Amino acid sequence: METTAEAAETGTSTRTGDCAAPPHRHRRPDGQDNYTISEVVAFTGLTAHTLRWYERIGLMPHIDRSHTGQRRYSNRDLNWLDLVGKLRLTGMPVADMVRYAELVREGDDTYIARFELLEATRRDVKARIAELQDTLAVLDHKISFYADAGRALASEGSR
Amino acid sequence: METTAEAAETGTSTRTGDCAAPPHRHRRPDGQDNYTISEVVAFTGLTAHTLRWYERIGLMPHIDRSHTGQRRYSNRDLNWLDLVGKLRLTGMPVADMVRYAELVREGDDTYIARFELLEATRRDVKARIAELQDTLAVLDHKISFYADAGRALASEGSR
DNA sequence: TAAAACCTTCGAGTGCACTCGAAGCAAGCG
DNA sequence: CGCTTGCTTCGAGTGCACTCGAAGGTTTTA
Repeated sequence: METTAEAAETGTSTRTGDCAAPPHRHRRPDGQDNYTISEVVAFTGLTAHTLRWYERIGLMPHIDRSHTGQRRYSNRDLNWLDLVGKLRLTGMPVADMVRYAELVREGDDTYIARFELLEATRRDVKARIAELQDTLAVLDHKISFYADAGRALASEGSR
Repeated sequence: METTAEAAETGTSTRTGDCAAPPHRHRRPDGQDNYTISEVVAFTGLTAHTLRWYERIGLMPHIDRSHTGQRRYSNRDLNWLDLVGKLRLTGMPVADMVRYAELVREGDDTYIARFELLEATRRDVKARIAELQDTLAVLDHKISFYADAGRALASEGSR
C-alpha cells in the first residue's frame, strides 16, 4: 500500500479523463503497465541513456525489474517523468529535482519540506511567467512598431 | 540620423515615464549618456568580461569610444542590453540574438526578416508561457492535494 | 536460431554561455 | 605619484545536462 504523499507524487490516482497528453502512443491500464525502456523512450522522447542516467543520479524512484533484470516502467513512473519534464521546462535544476525525489523516497515525514518546496517552485514559476509576459509586451510593442513602419514603407515605396 | 528600424531596435525614443526598471542606479539624460563599462556592469549585472564578449561575438552594435579608446555606452546600448536580457530569459540562444543584431546592423533592407524573427519569437514566448501555466496548474493541484493531506494529518495526529 | 533489445560499467565528448586569469600597457583621479 | 580603471589578446576552466560509444554479457522475439 502507498502513503497519501506517494499518491500525490506518483499520480496513481490520475483521473482517466486526461486527454491533453501529446506524444503518447497509448498507455496501458494499471496492472498491464509494465513498459520496457524502449516504450518509455517512445513515450517521453528521452533516450535510454538518459533514462538510466536519471536513475543513477537518483531522479527516479526505484524502477521495477522483470525476473531477469530488465526495467519495467509503470504508469506512475511515466507520470513522474511527466512531472520531471514539466519542472525541467521551468528551468529547475536537476539537482533540485533530485532533492525532491529524495524527499518522496524518505516518506511522509518529509511532507512539510515537500510542501514548501512545491510552494517555492510555484512562486518561481509565477515569477518566470511574469518575466515572460513582460518580454511579450516588449515584443508586441516592437512588432506593432514594425508593422507601422512597414505600412509607411509600403505606401511610399510601391513603385 | 537613424533609420526607423534602428529607432525600433535601440529604443532611443523610449518614453521617459518608464518606472518599472529594478536595479538601475540612475541613467543620465540623452546627451550625457556616455557610461563607462563599470557603470554598465552596475546597471546590468553583467561582468565587464561578458560585455566585451558580447561585443566580440557580434551581439552588440558598435560601441562608442572615448578619444583614448575606452568604451562609452549610450542609453540605447543600455536599452539593447535590456532587450538582450529579456530575450535571454525566454531561452533564446545567443546565436539567434546575434543573427538579429546582424540584421539590425545591415539596415532597413532586413526589415521583413526582422519582423518575421520577432513574430516567431513571440510565438515561442507564448508557447513557453502556456507550458509554464500548464506546469503551474500541476503544481497547484499537487499543492492543494498536500494541503488536504496536511489537514487530515493535523486533525488525526495532533497529540 | 539469429537478430534485436536489454543489461552493466566506464569514461570521454558535446554545446552552451559564460567566466576567469594573466600579461603588458595606457589613461584618469585624488 | 600611485592606485584604479581601462584596454588588448590569448587560452583555459566551469557547470550543466546530457550524449555517446565501447566492451562484454544476457534475454526476448520473429
